[in-house]
Amino acid sequence: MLSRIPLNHCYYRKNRVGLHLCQTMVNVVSMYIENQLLKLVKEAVFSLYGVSVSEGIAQVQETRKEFEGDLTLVVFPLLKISKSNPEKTGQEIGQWILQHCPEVDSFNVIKGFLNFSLSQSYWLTALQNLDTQYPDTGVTPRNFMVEYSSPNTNKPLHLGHVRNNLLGYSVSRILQANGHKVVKVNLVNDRGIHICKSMLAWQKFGKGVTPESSGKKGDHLVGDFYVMFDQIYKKEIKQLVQEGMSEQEAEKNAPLLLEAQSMLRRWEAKDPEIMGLWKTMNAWVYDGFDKTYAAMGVDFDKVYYESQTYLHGKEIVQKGLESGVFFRKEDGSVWVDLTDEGLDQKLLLRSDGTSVYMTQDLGTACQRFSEYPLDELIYVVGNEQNYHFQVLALVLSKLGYDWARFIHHMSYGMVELPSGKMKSREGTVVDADDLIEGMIATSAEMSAALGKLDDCSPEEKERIVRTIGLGALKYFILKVDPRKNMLFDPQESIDFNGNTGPFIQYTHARIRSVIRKAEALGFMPFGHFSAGLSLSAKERYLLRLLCRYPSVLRESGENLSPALLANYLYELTKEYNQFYHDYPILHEENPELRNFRLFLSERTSGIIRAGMDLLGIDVPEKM
RNA sequence: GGGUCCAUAGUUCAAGGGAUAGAACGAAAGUUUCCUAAACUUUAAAUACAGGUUCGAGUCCUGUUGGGCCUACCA
Repeated sequence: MLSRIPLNHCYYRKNRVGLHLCQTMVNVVSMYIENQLLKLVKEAVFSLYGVSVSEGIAQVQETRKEFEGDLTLVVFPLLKISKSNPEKTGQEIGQWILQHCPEVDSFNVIKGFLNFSLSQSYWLTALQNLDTQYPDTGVTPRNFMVEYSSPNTNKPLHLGHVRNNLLGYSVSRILQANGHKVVKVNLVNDRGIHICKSMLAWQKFGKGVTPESSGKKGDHLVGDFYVMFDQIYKKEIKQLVQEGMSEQEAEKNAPLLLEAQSMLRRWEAKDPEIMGLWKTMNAWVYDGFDKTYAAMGVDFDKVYYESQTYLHGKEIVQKGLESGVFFRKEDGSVWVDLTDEGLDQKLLLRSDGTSVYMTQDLGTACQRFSEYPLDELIYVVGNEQNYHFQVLALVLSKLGYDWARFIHHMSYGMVELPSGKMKSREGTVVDADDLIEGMIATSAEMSAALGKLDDCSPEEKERIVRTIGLGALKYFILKVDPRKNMLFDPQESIDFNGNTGPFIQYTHARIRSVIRKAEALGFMPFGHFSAGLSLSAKERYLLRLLCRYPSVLRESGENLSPALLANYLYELTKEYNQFYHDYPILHEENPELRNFRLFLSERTSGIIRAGMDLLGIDVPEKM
């Protein structure tokens, strides 16, 4: 089975993502001020014009930064009801709401936009009550399983896997922060002809080399033999073609391939020698993977191995045959006919009775739903396998499993290189370990050049440098909409300035530094400030932005998009930096104002830390 | 060929049918007696093309052009 990592390009199913997840927000309407306001708008319209507003006509959104106000009602759609012009309608509704909603302080109408300003005490209270660890997102808790990573055991992880792992891990964390239960699982593709290829090459040409004897990481060592197999295989084909064989014939009859196929049969027959080799080499790979996973900071609650689950699928196929959902062709192969659903016929079992990719996925899905009470099973798998998952869900529902509708393919785009596709065999892959090492090295260079960590111990320095390097890499990948393809140029190293992980980390470190100083000065915990304190526009906006965290988290979960969270954190950070630059905190002489600014700063650092944590990114205390 | 997705500054990314399309990098110019200059400020620069729907379109529909992916008794 191929690893579930895209090597190739793009695909994007708009109506898939978030489809199942949306219904949860309906019953929390009253929790959010936006929804409260929307409800009042409906009442206002009914009271003023005697018409009830149908669903989706009225919309309340955040007021754009350049206008005065916090929430905005778009008046245009209501003009048919008010039978009046936008300005007048806005005034009338605004007036009504002002009188009926205590949180609304004032309003203004610009063109067709009715902007409400909420009271400062509303925002202050909201921020005070905001729980950064477990914010109230108002979603109904459910049970999720998230499958991600899903590597082959014949070669090391590459950049495509990095995106997969970071997305899978982060999405799991975001769902957890929304209050859901999440089981993180990995499906290891540890059997099949591709595994035999590296085994065979090692057996024939390896001369007993081990990770210990070579000093190589196990997954890389095994990967080298996979590449070696391919090189020799190609030579053999060339040779055969020169001897007059057609290319297609040669591909099928190259001695090395025949040997690999023979090895696969011996594996399926549980030949002790082959099983021993298989176990040994897989153990090397797992050892290597564990190191890479640890470096990336991802983990799993449960690991499935295809070698243990592929047989379940055969039973499912058998059942489907008996119930007449599947059919057998003369040659003995088993198929399902999906032409009524607009798809093709799909093979489920080969004529020799061995299973294919789909077979094991059927079995694994059944196993999972019988093991866990799942409300949703999310497969984090590249968009190149979209058709596969469409078929999977369809076949399962044809088999009568009503949980088939809980299967959700989180289809993400590939990582492209400037040269185009990554191809393992052509050596154009970006290796995960190299990439991580490289990022940490760059981070170390930059720290040294800036001289920021000169007074740290070597251990501390190393830890911080590592945190920053990984932060740059992870943020670089996660800030992009998962559904879209993204480009990675190995020539131009990932930035450490601008919209980057280190930028956010730096802001956190700076705030922590201020807080430490405030503690030393006896300002912490910050004391009283009055709700009527006169705030600048910048401070007010920052306050509002901080309060948005729970709803960003909710959207991020509903859309399965860490990018929404990442971009919010960047915006927050940018705003804070402007505030930090323009206003004194510790040097502010008015103690109430100083307290407020410490409060803002402390909350900002808390949200940055919590949000980055959900992206799997650490934030340092200093850098 | 069929199915499907994509196209936004020089480049990499944003923008739940809503206001003047935001950032970052790169380019040009500035800010340090002051809480970390990995920061902040300023300037130039974009919705592939043609229609349509709408009070309103980068966003929805149709077509054109250019690209990706799928379309295996591979996984």
